[in-house]
Amino acid sequence: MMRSRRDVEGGEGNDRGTSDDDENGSTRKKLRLSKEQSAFLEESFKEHTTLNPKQKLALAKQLNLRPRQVEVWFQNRRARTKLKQTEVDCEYLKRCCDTLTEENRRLQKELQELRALKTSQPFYMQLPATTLTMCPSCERVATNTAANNNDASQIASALSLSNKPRILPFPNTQAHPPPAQKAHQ
DNA sequence: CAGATGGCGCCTTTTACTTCA
DNA sequence: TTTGAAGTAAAAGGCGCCATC
Repeated sequence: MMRSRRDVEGGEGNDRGTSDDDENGSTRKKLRLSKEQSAFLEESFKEHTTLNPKQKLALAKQLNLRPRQVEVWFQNRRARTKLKQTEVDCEYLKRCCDTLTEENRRLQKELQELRALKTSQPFYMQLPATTLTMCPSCERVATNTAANNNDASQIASALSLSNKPRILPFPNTQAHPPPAQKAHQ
C-alpha cells in the first residue's frame, strides 16, 4: 500500500516568498495540504468565500502556509463551488426541458383532437355570421350579444388558436395590451 | 479628465501527485 | 509488484475590473 505524501509530510508548509522557484532554481514541488489544513480552510470558506488581506495573512500564519497558498486554495475552492452549482443548474434546466417537451406533446395532441372536432362537427358555423367578429389585436372572437358570449364564443376562441405557437410572455411583454382587452367588454 | 499602477478575482492551462485496473 | 491511464488538487499565467494616484 502506498503511503501518500500527505501522510508523510503532514502539511508542513513552508513560508517562502511568492516565487514559483525554490532556492535551487528548480520548480517548487507541489505540496498537498494536510487534512487538518484542508478542514480548517473549509471551515473558513463556510464563513466567507473571499478573504481580505488581513484574513489571508492570519489564516496563512495559523496554518503555517504561505499567504499565496491560502489565496490559491480559496480561488480553487470558489471554482469548485461554481462548477458544482453549474451542474445543479444544468440538471434543473434538463428537467425543465423535459417538462416542456411533455407539455408540448400534450398540447399538440389536444390540438389535433380539436381540429378533428372542428371538421366533423362545425355546429357553431350555423350561428348567424354577424354574431361573430374577430378582434384584430388578439384574434379572439368577440360577440355582439350577451347570449352567445358563452359556449359558442369559447369554442370558436379555442379553435381559432389554430396552429399558432403558444407564446409565454416575458415579464415585460404584454400579450394583450390594455386597449385590446377593453374591446371584449 | 485621461493614463499609469497595483490589487484582486476569474478562467484556462499546466503540473505534481494519487488512485485504480 | 509494476505500470500507465484517468482523476484531482495546487499552482501559474493571462485578462479584465476597480480604486487610487
